[in-house]
Amino acid sequence: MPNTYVSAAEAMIRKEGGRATDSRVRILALLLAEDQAITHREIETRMSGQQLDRVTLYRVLQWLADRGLIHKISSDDHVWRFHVNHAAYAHQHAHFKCTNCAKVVCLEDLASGRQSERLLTLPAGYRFQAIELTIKGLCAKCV
Amino acid sequence: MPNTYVSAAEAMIRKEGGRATDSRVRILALLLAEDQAITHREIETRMSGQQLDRVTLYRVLQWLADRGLIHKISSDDHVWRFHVNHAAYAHQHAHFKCTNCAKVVCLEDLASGRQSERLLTLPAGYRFQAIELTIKGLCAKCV
DNA sequence: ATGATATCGCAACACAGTTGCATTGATTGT
DNA sequence: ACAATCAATGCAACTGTGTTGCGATATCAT
Ligand SMILES: [Mn+2]
Ligand SMILES: [Mn+2]
Ligand SMILES: [Zn+2]
Ligand SMILES: [Zn+2]
Repeated sequence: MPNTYVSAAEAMIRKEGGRATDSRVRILALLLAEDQAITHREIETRMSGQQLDRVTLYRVLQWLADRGLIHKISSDDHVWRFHVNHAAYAHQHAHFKCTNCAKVVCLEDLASGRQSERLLTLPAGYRFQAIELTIKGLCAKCV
Repeated sequence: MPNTYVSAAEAMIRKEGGRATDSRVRILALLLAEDQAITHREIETRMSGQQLDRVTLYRVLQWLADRGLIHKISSDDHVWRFHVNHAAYAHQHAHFKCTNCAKVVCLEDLASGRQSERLLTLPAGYRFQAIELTIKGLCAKCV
């Protein structure tokens, strides 16, 4: 874990007014270094060796998500995946999931989402709030 | 449960070459009578009183889904919902989920999906297979 | 350094979904 | 109508993700 990720993580956490604990810093640094969205289990594995309870990991992830430093991604395998909120993902965006290796990546800005909102007609009396769009397919390694 | 749903269910099951057991017929009849997508738990509750093991319910639902008589819908609460495959839902279609009461309904044909496929650009080397689109908002009762 | 309290670690729990296996029952052939 | 077949069921045990309560620990302001 390069030092720049660690100090960036610590800065982000302090900016939110939270305590910069070892767990928080290390978890966020790991996520900053990751280009794809990963599961609680995957983070736990990458952290093995270091002292870190699984409940703490759940709580840290929720804390980071509540403050908008990361976002949670739902999936059809019913496991949450987590990814840092880069500037490009500040707004609603679509996700891609590989049907072979389960890799999940964020797709930049959801221009199509806005269009879908107009094209899809909701039943009468329904109110639109948000759109969730996942593309399924094969990633470059699995094609 | 009106008799027409029961006989329709039995006919659908026999057409697939499966045994028309009480469980299958009653579960499919219940789904035919339902306009929204419901969970395993909700089906179990509506069936209480009648003899039906929860594992059997899981297996019947999977059997019906494998044969295309119903479809499974994934959701951010990580619980599957099930809905009969009416003609209008034969193709890919979007879903609506109420953020207040968790009601899930199918939205007819995904014209916008085809458009989204074109508008969203996948990373180089990725192959498109399918699109999953969920609109979140408030249903008519929760507005 | 010290105290207040946010955070952590542990144990127990909740709940959706799965698997193995013995028993039951729907269908088929006589 | 009856028996044979084997698909489907019921039950018990299990898996995996995620949650809750609470006493112990560590961070940070003073
Ligand atoms: Mn994302
Ligand atoms: Mn549907
Ligand atoms: Zn892949
Ligand atoms: Zn509602």
